[in-house]
Amino acid sequence: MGIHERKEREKEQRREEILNAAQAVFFERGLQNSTMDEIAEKAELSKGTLYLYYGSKEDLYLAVMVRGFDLLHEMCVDVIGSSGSPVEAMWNLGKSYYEFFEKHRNFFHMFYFLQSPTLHKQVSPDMMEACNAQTNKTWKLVIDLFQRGIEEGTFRKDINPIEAAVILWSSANSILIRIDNECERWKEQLNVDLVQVYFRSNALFLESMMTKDAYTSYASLLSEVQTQTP
Amino acid sequence: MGIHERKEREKEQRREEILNAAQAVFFERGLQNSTMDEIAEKAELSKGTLYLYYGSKEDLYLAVMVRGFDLLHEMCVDVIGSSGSPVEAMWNLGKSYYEFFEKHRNFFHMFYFLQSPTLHKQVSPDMMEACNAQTNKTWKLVIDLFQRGIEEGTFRKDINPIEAAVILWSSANSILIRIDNECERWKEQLNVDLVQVYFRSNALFLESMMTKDAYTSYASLLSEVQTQTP
Amino acid sequence: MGIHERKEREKEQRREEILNAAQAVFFERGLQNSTMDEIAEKAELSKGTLYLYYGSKEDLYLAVMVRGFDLLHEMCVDVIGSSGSPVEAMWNLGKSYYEFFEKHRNFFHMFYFLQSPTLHKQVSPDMMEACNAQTNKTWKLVIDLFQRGIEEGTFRKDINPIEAAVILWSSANSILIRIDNECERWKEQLNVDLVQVYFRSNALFLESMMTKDAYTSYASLLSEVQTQTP
Amino acid sequence: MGIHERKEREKEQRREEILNAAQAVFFERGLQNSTMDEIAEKAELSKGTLYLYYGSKEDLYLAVMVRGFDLLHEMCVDVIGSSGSPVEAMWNLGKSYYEFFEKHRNFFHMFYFLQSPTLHKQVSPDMMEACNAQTNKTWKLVIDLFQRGIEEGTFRKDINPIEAAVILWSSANSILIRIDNECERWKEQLNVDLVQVYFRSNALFLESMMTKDAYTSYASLLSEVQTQTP
DNA sequence: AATGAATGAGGGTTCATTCAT
DNA sequence: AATGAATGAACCCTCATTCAT
Repeated sequence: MGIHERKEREKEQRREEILNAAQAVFFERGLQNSTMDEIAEKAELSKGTLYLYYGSKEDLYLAVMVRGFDLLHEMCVDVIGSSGSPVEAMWNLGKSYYEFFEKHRNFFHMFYFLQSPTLHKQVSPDMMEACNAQTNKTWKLVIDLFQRGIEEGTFRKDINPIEAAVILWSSANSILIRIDNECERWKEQLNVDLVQVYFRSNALFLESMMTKDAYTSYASLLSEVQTQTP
Repeated sequence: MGIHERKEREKEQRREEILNAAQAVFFERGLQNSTMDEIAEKAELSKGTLYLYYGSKEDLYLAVMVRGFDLLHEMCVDVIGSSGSPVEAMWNLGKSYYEFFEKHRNFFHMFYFLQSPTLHKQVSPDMMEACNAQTNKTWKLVIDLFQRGIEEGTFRKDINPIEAAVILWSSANSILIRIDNECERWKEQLNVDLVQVYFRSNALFLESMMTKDAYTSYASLLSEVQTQTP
Repeated sequence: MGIHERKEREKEQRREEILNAAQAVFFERGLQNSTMDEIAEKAELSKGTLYLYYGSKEDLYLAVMVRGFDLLHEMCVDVIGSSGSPVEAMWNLGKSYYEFFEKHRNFFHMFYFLQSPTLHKQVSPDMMEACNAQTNKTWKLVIDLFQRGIEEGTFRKDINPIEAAVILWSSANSILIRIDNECERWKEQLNVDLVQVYFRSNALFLESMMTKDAYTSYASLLSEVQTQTP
Repeated sequence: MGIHERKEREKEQRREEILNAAQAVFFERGLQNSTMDEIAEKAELSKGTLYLYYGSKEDLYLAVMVRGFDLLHEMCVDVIGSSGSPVEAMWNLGKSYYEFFEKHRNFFHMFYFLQSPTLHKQVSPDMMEACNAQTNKTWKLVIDLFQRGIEEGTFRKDINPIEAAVILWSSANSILIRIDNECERWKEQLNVDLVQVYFRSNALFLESMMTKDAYTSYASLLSEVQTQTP
């Protein structure tokens, strides 16, 4: 009986349509200024139907965010898959994350949400769980990469791969946020190009993680960052 | 005429009273859940009066935040003043920032506000300017410290002090945010102590910015971080 | 053809299942706070099916109420059947009605519904008719009892049995409602036990209905109420 | 300084205006079907202003109801004041209550509200208190009347004035409710005039509470009820 | 007969802000 | 300068009912 399957498929499709509409609205207005009315209108559905598929506005927001994390995860998988070594992969991850930031700035903005302690409460535990599961997957990717590098001898044996991942990712993220908000200001007032700082920071960090041997052979790679200097 | 001066003084005092009330309310409820009604009540003033002194709720929020930045700045001045060398000062800054984070968590939470792009629009340019001025002062402190270190030969000559400040501060900040939100989760799921990561991250970046000579002589200082390992 | 009969039987059974679910939900939440969703879930049926059997939520509510009236009717039949004389039966009816009130408080609450003029409109005429038919049956029981008493000479010849029934039942009902809502308040503020008032009221009324002869012989019965005085 | 007083007066006036509007809407639609929008519109005020004066729709409803109780109370005071003796006054109270029922049917309908257990929760304790205070005052009037009658020897010494008040008032009320809802039905199906029943019921209860002496002298008064028979 | 997805019209309440006094 | 009454625009979510399948 394909009837049940078709129903399922249609339902899933409906979920996607709602998500598309929500994404468009959230991108344009942000969480607070978006209304369920507008999302419903964009989805060409009634407001009530929205609540048939998602428990609250916040849940819907998180569902869109998960899409962003999916995208990010895919990107990470691709980058790691097409990179030769852990160090190279790590460096490329930094580059790709910047591309993600530029290309999917809206998703990047949504990620802020997870930092706002006030809003955590309004989200259903299930959705929160789904979101965490997704980010965990990506964290694991990076952590495993560090682990592999350590085993292969390109990263120092005395580093903890989880800690390294946290430090790398956090510092990268933090600088991107600054770029997002204050890029102009730093350029004008202090003549500093934050984008360059982003890459320098990544390079600096990677260098300090690497063993001496690895450092020698990958010097050329990391010197990329220098060539970006005007 | 002392009359005008007295008026001025009273006015300033009134501004402070309002700020005290606003701070108490914002600390307890966050920006969204705070109401001008509650602030007015706590200030024992009418709601209308609030608007004579501050243009909007967001402005008021920013004004409180500036207090936090003041506090942070003072702390930085103290730390730098009482530290022997740039490297030592830098390390102590990291420690003090953590203390600030623990002691003034409410102010730290407010700082999130500056990262939310949506809300930037709701703030008056004047207040934003005042806020930036305050943070600039603190940035300058750190930048100058790097500059001094470079001149003294403890920091590498090839680093840009501004960039170094951005990298160090951003990564520190980012990890503290993670501690704030996800400390338990990382502990339970991956057995990682994010507080330790915070200090390791600071140490790591400092090390990689130091000259070899400095590294040797300050090794003992940075090894503090190791002693925290259980 | 047993087929048609079986279908009929199944249909009736389904109606009962729905009624069971509705009763449980209405008892727990009252009319307003009950939702067809919850009833459908409890009945393990779809919401649409509910509407195949009952025209509206209010109709369903009335159908449950009819069950309560059934119960009440049965009780009346039993009491009258097991009582010796009209006066005794009348007195016992009062006692049993109080028991019903205590034991089936939820049904008693539902009966309020019939008093709310606003809600009358939302009920289908058919269901209203069914409900009235049920209450009429019980009314007839009481009226006939009065009639019998008059014929037997225990109740005064100059009373109208219908009027007597209305007065007795209404006053009893009204005091029970007061017990339901304000029992504590009367106890605390005026030290009056409304339950006692209920029985006194019944006794008072019956006395005034009886002929002198009957009054003499039944004095002992009605004096029950006095023994409840502390 | 009359300025403050004038403000107070205007505020009180505003409360009245809101009450007028609310009364009109509640009378027309009942509690559930009335909307704050409509009340605001009728009051020519913004919806927000309504909430400046009354905490909720239910509070507003209760405030209107208190007006009804006021009216009823006044009526009772008048009737008692202009009646010769407690028995006469009691009888006249019954007559006046019927007039109230006819003239202020809408208020009478509102009184149902107090019987609905579900809705009690939605009302602010203050307003509930005000409402109870008002009804208590009226109860006291009736209770005192019985007390006086007992002292004067027209009511039996063995009756409790409070109980008597409850019995009389409750039964009267209950029959009026029946008149409100089912007057036609009883007329058509059983040829019973419920209005007559109402007066007979009052007469009956009064008689049974009177002393023999009083009964003799007031026979003519109570025989009024007979003259109403067609 | 049964489903259950879709509807869509609300509806009470909140609050930042204004402005006459 | 200070008040505080008034505003009014928003907004999320509910739920009885319908109807195509």
